[in-house]
Amino acid sequence: MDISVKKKRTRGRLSREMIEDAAFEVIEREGLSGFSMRKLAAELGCEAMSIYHHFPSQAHLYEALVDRQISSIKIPDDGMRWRQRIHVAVKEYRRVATEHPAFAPFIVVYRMNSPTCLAKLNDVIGLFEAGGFGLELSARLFRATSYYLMGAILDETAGYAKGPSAVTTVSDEALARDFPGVMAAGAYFGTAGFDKTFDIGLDMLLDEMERIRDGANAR
Amino acid sequence: MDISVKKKRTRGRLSREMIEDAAFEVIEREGLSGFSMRKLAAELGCEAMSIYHHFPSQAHLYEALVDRQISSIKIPDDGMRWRQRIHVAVKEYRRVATEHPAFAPFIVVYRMNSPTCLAKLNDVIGLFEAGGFGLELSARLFRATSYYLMGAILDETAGYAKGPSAVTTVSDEALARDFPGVMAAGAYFGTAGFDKTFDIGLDMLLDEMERIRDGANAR
DNA sequence: CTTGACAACTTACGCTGTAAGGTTAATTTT
DNA sequence: AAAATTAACCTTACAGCGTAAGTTGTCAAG
Repeated sequence: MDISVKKKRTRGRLSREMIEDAAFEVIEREGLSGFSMRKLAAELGCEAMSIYHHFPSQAHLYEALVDRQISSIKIPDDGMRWRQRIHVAVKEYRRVATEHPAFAPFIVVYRMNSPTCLAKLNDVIGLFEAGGFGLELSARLFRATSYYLMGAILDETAGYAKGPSAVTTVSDEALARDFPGVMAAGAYFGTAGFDKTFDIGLDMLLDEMERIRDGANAR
Repeated sequence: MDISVKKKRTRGRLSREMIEDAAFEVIEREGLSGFSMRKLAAELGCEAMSIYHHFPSQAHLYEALVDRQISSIKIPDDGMRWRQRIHVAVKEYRRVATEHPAFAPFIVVYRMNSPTCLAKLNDVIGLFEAGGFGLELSARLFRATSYYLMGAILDETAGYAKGPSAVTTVSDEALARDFPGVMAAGAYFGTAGFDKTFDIGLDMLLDEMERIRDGANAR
């Protein structure tokens, strides 16, 4: 007649990997801001504080999630032409970062500093330097390309395609009447056009980088 | 001998404008995640719930802050060449968005839908269409340029220049030893280099857009 | 002087991350 | 086999969060 069901305590049920897997699931289901240690515990069938035995804090857990995603990025080796290598690396980063869409915005704003991430960063920076721009210019071109990449990931995972986050909303009729330019262009802002738009912008940057390099070499 | 100091109640002390001003101050002081209605109230010398008479929710307040920033953006009229107009508009957006650095990341991820913001958006989209790319391409070029702009704003206000957000940190010695590429390139990632890097990337995009347009016209 | 409305305040609720300490199961030592 | 130790998980509790609901004080109009 005991109402409360006694929890069977068993050791070794949890592991860092299990917790990380469950975290991605909860984040996708509840959204990044809807995620909490208690919801994660519920998903795992344990108590919130049990997680703290495996991760010292939520921040440590998040870092592990970032590390896991970033470390799965494959930077192309020198078996292809330079432009191709950059192209593949950028697309690969985008693919991995958007694998768990709800978590992507976190990756974008996260200032990584773990050895895992720094190693990857080091490889990518090396890739840009291999373009032969010299230290400073290749560093700046890397940043500029990152700007584009991060902005794209952010828009594709947390942008207008998900509907407005605003409290004040404008109806579709009002939109068509008062802001026809937005209405017309909006047709190309949906999920279906993400790849095409991204490739146009990326090719623009790649074209320019090649032009810069050729110009420097010709001199 | 009364320990508690009685609060003098006065009407009309608060206004939307006052609250918004104080909000920007608290956000800059405490950071976006450190901001709260209670801290805002403390700054204003009132109670948290008093704010709710002027803004129905925190989300409404945030929206007002976004509106205020976005509406202060000046889109250049047709008194200058097309490239120049885009250039000025992009730099102006960046200037306004980074005016309150701690709030900038919120603007970047915010999916605006208020008339104020839509009007501005409509103008900018019109600017891209004036480039003569046709509806679809100008829409995609606008998005690609936005990606770059948003990524830049995000990095400049919430990026590595503010130190790592990671829990795990790598010392400077370890960085120089294990990740020399990061170390070397990092010299150009500081605040001092923001403008130069941003201009390089922006000019690349503008150059390409002009090239695309000239190519289309020549055909 | 009374009345009514408005602006500010008080209290309370369910949520959050997590510090501190308790409990129990598995392992190791005797 | 029994005892001691250690590791894994749970319970409780706290401060802070946004905000719903209800209360109180103040000022302007009648």
